[in-house]
Amino acid sequence: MPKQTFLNLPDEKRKIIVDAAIDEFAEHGLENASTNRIVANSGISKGSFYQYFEDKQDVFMYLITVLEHEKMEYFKGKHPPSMNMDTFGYFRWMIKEGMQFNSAYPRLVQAISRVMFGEGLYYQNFNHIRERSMQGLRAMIQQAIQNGEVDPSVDMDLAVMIIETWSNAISNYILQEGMKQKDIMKWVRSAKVQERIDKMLYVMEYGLRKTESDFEKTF
Amino acid sequence: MPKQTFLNLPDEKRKIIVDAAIDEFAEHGLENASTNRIVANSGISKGSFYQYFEDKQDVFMYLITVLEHEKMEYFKGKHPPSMNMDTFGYFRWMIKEGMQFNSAYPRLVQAISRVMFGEGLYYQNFNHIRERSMQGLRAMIQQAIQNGEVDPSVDMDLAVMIIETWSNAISNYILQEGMKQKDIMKWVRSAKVQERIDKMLYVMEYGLRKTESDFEKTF
Amino acid sequence: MPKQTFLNLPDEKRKIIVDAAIDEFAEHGLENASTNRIVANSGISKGSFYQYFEDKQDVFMYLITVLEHEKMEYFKGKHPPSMNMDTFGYFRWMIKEGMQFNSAYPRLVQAISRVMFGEGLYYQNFNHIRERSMQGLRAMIQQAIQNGEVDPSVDMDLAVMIIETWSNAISNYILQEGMKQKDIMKWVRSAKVQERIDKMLYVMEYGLRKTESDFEKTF
Amino acid sequence: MPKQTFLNLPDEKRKIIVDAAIDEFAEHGLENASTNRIVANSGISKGSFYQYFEDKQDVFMYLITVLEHEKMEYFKGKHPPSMNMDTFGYFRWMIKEGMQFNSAYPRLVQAISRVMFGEGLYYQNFNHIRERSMQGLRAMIQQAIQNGEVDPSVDMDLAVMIIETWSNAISNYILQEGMKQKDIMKWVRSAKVQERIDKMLYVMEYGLRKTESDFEKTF
DNA sequence: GATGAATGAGTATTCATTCAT
DNA sequence: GATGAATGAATACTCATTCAT
Repeated sequence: MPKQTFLNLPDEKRKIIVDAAIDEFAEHGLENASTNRIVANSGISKGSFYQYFEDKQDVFMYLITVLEHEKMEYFKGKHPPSMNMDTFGYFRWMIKEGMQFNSAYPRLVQAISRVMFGEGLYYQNFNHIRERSMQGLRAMIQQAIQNGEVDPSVDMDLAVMIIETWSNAISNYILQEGMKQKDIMKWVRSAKVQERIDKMLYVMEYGLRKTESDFEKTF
Repeated sequence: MPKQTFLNLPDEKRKIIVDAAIDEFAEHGLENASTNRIVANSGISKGSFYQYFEDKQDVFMYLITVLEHEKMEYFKGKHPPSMNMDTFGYFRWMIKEGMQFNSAYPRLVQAISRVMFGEGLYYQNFNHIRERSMQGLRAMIQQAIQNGEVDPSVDMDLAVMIIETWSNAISNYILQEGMKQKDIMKWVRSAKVQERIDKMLYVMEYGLRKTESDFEKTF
Repeated sequence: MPKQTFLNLPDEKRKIIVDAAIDEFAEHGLENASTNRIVANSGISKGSFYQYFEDKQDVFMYLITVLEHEKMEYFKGKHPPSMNMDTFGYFRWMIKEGMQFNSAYPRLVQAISRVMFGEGLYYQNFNHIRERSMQGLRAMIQQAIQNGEVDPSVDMDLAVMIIETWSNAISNYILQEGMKQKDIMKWVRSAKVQERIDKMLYVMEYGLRKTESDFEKTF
Repeated sequence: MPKQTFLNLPDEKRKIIVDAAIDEFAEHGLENASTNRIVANSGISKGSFYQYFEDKQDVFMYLITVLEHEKMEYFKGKHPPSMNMDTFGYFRWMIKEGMQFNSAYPRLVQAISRVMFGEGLYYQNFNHIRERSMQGLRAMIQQAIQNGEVDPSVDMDLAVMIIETWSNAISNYILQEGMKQKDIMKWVRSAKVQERIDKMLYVMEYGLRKTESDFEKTF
């Protein structure tokens, strides 16, 4: 985690550094990111960089906390449109809001997913982060089971893996297409894109949802 | 593509070099792979490396052809168990055989998927390879539509993207878990794993398959 | 142009580096100069070199500015001996002073002319420098025409080319012979050498100068 | 000098190698020429190269003999147009023929002059070659003195240097401009170019020629 | 707390030459 | 006589990190 010196910095200066770092990781990943370029692009000195952060990875770790923080802020003000929504409905709502969040911070999201999926799988350091989000999913599925929406005999690990994979796939897909657009936020909100997200989610939902006869075969 | 010099090498020496390269790409990806380490680990000289290959990417390209070659060899002797199998059944068979292939060449597969998914998204050079496999999928879906297994109004691009993503997800998942096992080939063949693969595939299949009433909503 | 880092260096250290660079370019030209040798001979580290300069060519460009600066300093205190001197007389004076300057900085001059004539013809990068000096010559010839010293119908491009070539030839000749001497500055100042320079200049002067009858044939 | 093995080669093969070498030296000079590229472009093996030549410089030396040989062949069939021509007239004729020769072998001439002037001045190895051509000039001037065309008190070394420098300058100038033309041979033969060469030569001639009053000052 | 110069090991790639076949 | 694989030092340039000021 960044040192106190960094956290004491005026907001504006901190933002410049963070933006430079986001750009660097988005373009080059973690292993290939250059601290030289980060300091050059943010206008701070080499010495300051190492007074703010332990090392390159430390910066990246900080970006993760930034993402988590922004996401929390974003969702704080949001509430599912209807009270009596089943778990899948809730998940669908969440994913779609997530896509809108992503379109608000596309570079940051891009930077982090590039590293997490490209290099993270082979590094140990990010396991705890993945673990945290998986626990959230697990709780959601438990809830769905209690609601009778998902068969209690479901293979929990598998379901988590499926949902995680699928969410990421959708997120990646939307982000990649979205980066080609002029106004990504507007594009994501468009009916066409929302419909596409729906379709992708339905595929997973149909597969996971409790169905009378076929279910035994699946889970 | 590697130069003739390399192809003329005795099998054993070539294997040592290929193995060193596989290890390097598996551990570091393409951008971060070090030719220095490759030559050090394979015991050849710097000069020889560049007498064998055009450059770093050339080695990687060669690994891809190796993978493709091995896969072709592997599938040459294999035939679907039953003649009257629907498209999904065929796809299921193929994926499962694919998993067994992967378990026979886990490092090679790991090296290549690491690069293709980690960096490939951001590099142009691999587009044609992805394109080739996507055309295969497209043809398979066309077949399924002709067989009446999939609704003709399906959104083809979307379906291809779903199948591609899902196959890769399964492959990744199995590989990752499998690398933790003592005997990965045996593990993949075990009933427990095969059942898991089935379940994952069913999720997608249910989502994509033509169902009476729900289908309109999906595609 | 060199980075600030270099300009901030203590004079002595800067001189060591500059001298090493001069030697390198004088011995090997630009294309074949080795940054490795420059850093080795100046006792700085690889990293420092690139903290001082953009690249190899940057060092050379700096040497050019050094030469220009020194030349300006040298000529600042000098004035033509007589007020009523014709253009050729002025040019003769300038060349002779130039030779004395060259004998004060023989290695630097050698380094730069070696590159400019040896490689410059084939590289584009030095065109603007040559252009600058050629414009000076052009102005001087214009002056000579206005003074009635040179026929107005003269082929200007040709005249410029002749003077440029000739000046360089003299400069080269003197430098080459001079490098064999113990005390080059003293040697250049000697009556014998000054007389030789005069003779060389007269050849050109006679050729260019307006003469009654023969002129039509020439220009 | 090339080894006997090279000289035994069939003409055609030898020509291919020579052409590849000419290109290489013309583009890169001697120090930067790459034997690797020469063998690659001529289709011979690395081993053969070193069975034909001692080393890189040996190839270049051979090119010089090729140039000398071709020049001799070219001039063998040529004779000055008039018997009673003075030395300057003879020299003028020779230079103009030389320009035509150059335009017949522009790459070869370019390759050699690039090296001789760019690097040769600083290398020892080419001294004997320069020396040979200077002796020719010296003899020509002696002749001119005997003919009473040049004052006997002339400074011989100086005159040689002037003529050598000037010839090279003209040659360089013509070659450089000529390389930009479509048909260089035709261009050189054109009246416009011939006139320009004349003018350049006259400048030197006027300077050197014995003139009544001014001469004492010059030589 | 901020600076930025210093560093040497690192990068990918090319070199001229040798020598066993 | 021809071959071409092998080599290690060479090339220009970048790296993350330290540390004295």
